[in-house]
This record gives sequence, structure tokens and C-alpha cells, in this order.
Amino acid sequence: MNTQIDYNITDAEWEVMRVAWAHEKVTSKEIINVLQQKMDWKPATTKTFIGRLVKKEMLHTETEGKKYIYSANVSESEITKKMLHELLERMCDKEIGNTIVDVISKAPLSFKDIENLEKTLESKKKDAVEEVPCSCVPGQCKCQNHHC
Amino acid sequence: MNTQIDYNITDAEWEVMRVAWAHEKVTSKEIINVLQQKMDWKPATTKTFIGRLVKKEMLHTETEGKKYIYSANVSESEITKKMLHELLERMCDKEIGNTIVDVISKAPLSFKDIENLEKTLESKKKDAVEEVPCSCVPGQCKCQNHHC
DNA sequence: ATTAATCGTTTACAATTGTAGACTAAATAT
DNA sequence: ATATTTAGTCTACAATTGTAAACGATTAAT
Repeated sequence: MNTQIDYNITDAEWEVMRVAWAHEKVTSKEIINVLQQKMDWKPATTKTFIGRLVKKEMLHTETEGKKYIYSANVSESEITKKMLHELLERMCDKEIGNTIVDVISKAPLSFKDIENLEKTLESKKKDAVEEVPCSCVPGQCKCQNHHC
Repeated sequence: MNTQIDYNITDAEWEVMRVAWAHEKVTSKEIINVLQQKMDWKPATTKTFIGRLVKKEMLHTETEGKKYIYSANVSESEITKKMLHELLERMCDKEIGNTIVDVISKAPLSFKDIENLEKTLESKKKDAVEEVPCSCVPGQCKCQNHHC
């Protein structure tokens, strides 16, 4: 399908992508402006990141005359979810529940959000288990020593 | 208090920390063994990471005779939460709710986890808002253009 | 008492990331 | 038409990260 996009994105590149995500189409000038404000980056700096993102195929370019118009090739939620997933992968599955509890307790949520979350939990009950099994390699989790 | 620990941890260093977190106290030998298995790292490689973590004060060393015993200076949940927080910081506050919905729908959860989450949501209703305000810089979020 | 195995420290080195100037070609302004 | 701004590409360079060998001081084995 798509020629295997490199989904790895650095912090700096993320700033650029956020501008792309905020607009269907952007010019480099707009990206440069926004990041000059927010990050205090010199135009050249932003240009470098744009270039790297194009090479990685995270940004798509359309030629309009000789100027380029950029647009994101991957959606924000796609990338965000992937990063979140990677982070949760690093911990024992047993701890994911509590971790989400913590996230929720600190998150700014609307009533509607809470409602959606409740619904999600409701439907989650169908595939819930009595006890989540440990997902770690021996030596990288306490579960292997004691009883968790 | 503590002399300002560098909380930035790389992927490779994380692997080392997981071994430290799994034991109250560990020797380098144990860390090296686990990661030789899991990551196929040469002992020297693991040693490098241990050294860097000690320098960053993420790992504490106790001298027992002439050997060192390592232990984590920062808890796993502390670091995990911080990383999660940083990730969520990168997106518009308005989207956090939906993002958590997604996380939950993919997470392995026990009945007990679900119960805890429901309780958390319940208490969250107290400080829920009608509409979460956008948290973005102009140009980095659609909220500034259209109405979200 | 030597030899061999360990353990922590140093040094090495390529790849990635952050930061940006310089160069070149095209577009605009005068 | 010529000067100036703009936009994309190239080059640069230090810091961080991944990967590991080499070295020096011990400790353990023979």
C-alpha cells in the first residue's frame, strides 16, 4: 500500500506536524511563522524539519506552480495513538489499568467525555478478564518474583 | 530537595530501568543477563547504559565491599506518568477525552480495573466542564480557525 | 602465587536530532 | 530589466543515543 512510512517523529518534528494538522494545506511560510512565534526557531531551522518530514513522507507536497503546498500524510490521532500504545507497551499489562486511572484523574474532561468514557467502559466489560496476565520478560517485572 | 534529577530517559535506558524496577536491588550482572536475553545486547552495551543512568542519578549505587548494588532512584509509575503527561501535552486538550477512549478500548483490563475506572470517572464529574477549552497556540490547532 | 574471570570506567564511533547558515533558482518589486 | 525577497536544498556542527571494544583494578580459581 503506502511505501512504508517512517512513523518515528521527533519532538521538534512534532511541532511542525501540529501546524500541518491544523490546516488542510499549508505553505512553509505559515509553518515558519507559527514556529517562530511558539518555538523561537529561525526560519532555517523550521525548513530543516520540514525537509526531514518530507523525506520521511510524513508531509506530502503538492506543487502549485513552483511553490509547494504541504499537507500531513498521517493523521494526528493515528500518530498519537501509536505513541501512546508504545508507551503502554513498556510497562506490565497489569499496571495499565491503574495508569489510566491516573491519566483520567488529571485530564481535563467535559461531561460529554465522561459519558463517552463510561460507555466505553461498559462495552469493555464484555472482554474484561478476572486478572490481566503479566506481559513481561522474566527479570523485568516483579510478577516473576512474587505473586502479583 | 533531590539535586534536580534528569528525568529524560531514552528507550535503551528504559530497558535497564525496568530491570531495576523489578528488583529492590540488583547487581550489574543481573541487569546484563536479562538484557542479553531480551535485547541481545553485549555486556559492554548494557554497562554503558548503566553508567549513563548512574550519572543521571536515575540509578543509585551502594557499595557493598567493592561491588556495586544498583537501585532505582525514581519509581516506574512516576516516570511513566510523566511521559504520558508529556504526550498528552502535545495535543489539544479538547482531544484528550477521545484519546483516552481509544486507549481504554484497546487496553487489557480486569473487572477490578474497570470498577476503579468507573469510580474515577464518577469523582471526575465534580470538576468536569461543559466544554474543555482549546489549549493550543494559534496556528497549531483547528480550534482557532473553525469552531470546535 | 599466578592465572583467569569480573566489574566499573574510558574511549570510540556511527546515526539521529536540534539548530542554523549558505547557496540557488524563481518570484516580486522598483 | 535589475534588485530584492522568498523558498527549497545543501552543508555544518554540536549533543544525544545506540552499540561496543579496551583498559585497569579486583576477586576468584588453580
